[in-house]
Amino acid sequence: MSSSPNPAPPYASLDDTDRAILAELAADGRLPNNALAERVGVAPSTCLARTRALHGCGAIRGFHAEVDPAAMGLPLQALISVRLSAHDRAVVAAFRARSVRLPGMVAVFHVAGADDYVLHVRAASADALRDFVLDHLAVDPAVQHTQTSLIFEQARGLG
Amino acid sequence: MSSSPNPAPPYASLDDTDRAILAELAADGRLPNNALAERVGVAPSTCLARTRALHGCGAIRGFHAEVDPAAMGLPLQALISVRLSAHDRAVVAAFRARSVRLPGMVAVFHVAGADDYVLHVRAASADALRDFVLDHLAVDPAVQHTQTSLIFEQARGLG
DNA sequence: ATTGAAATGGAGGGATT
DNA sequence: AATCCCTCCATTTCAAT
Repeated sequence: MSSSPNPAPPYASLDDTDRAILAELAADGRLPNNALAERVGVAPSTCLARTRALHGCGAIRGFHAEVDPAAMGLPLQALISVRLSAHDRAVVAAFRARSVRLPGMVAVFHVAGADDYVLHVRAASADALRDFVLDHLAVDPAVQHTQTSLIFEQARGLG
Repeated sequence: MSSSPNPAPPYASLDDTDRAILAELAADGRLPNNALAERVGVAPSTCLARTRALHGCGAIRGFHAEVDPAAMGLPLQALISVRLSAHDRAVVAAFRARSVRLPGMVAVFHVAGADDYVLHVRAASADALRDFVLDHLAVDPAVQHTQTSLIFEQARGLG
């Protein structure tokens, strides 16, 4: 009923082996195919084929190193809640597209509730963070209100 | 002024090559050492030594596959703001330690402001999300208040 | 400390059962 | 889907600068 009529049944064909592969690779993205195959209990060639298929269908989006932000000269992190002034599809989509390209952007969450977006950003200093908000968000006519919360500490979950 | 007197000057010795390696591996965690060496402009052996050093000093925390949550049977994501009833070090540390082990936990942010924590979680369904909040947060005496915001959409940043 | 080359080991691909 | 085998390439070590 919209312009994108679900192209494919989303992951209906994934079995336990596939999910095990996803879990292992999420935990250790550099796990070699041989070791991965052993862990999930299939032959290496099968495992390779599965992993490729998971790439292809979009279940695996990519591989990334987890880097200590301080090591890149961006020791500060913040969560910025953003309330938009309008909520039509075009405004929301445009804001998302702009946001992901902003310098220091880690993740963009479109959320339900009073606020529309939560932005996870990194910055070199308190000044840089302030400038980020002023230069990229406060000036944006689509943005009605922002609230910045400094991140004291971040930890990765295990589940 | 506390019990941990900065063990090491944090990343003072990182040069442009190191930061380039971090940036490349953050963008593509499976980039082979050869290709990585070429991109940052050093010999493979040098690159390998650098990368290992970056492991060793904690600048690289690990490698992870980015998996579509829907593929793991956890199509719902939420940000849960948590306000604690007390703010002494022991309570806060204990809450963090417990949180990271909760099922479906993606990330735990300890933030400044009215709320103390923001939890990024995944769930199989709205019911499962409700149960998560009721069973793991609402019953926790350290938790005073929670607010759950469903994530409509998430995007990775590029900066 | 970095480099280049040489040796080791593992990954990738195909054919067969 | 799994096992074997073969080829190829990346990683690693080492000597030299």
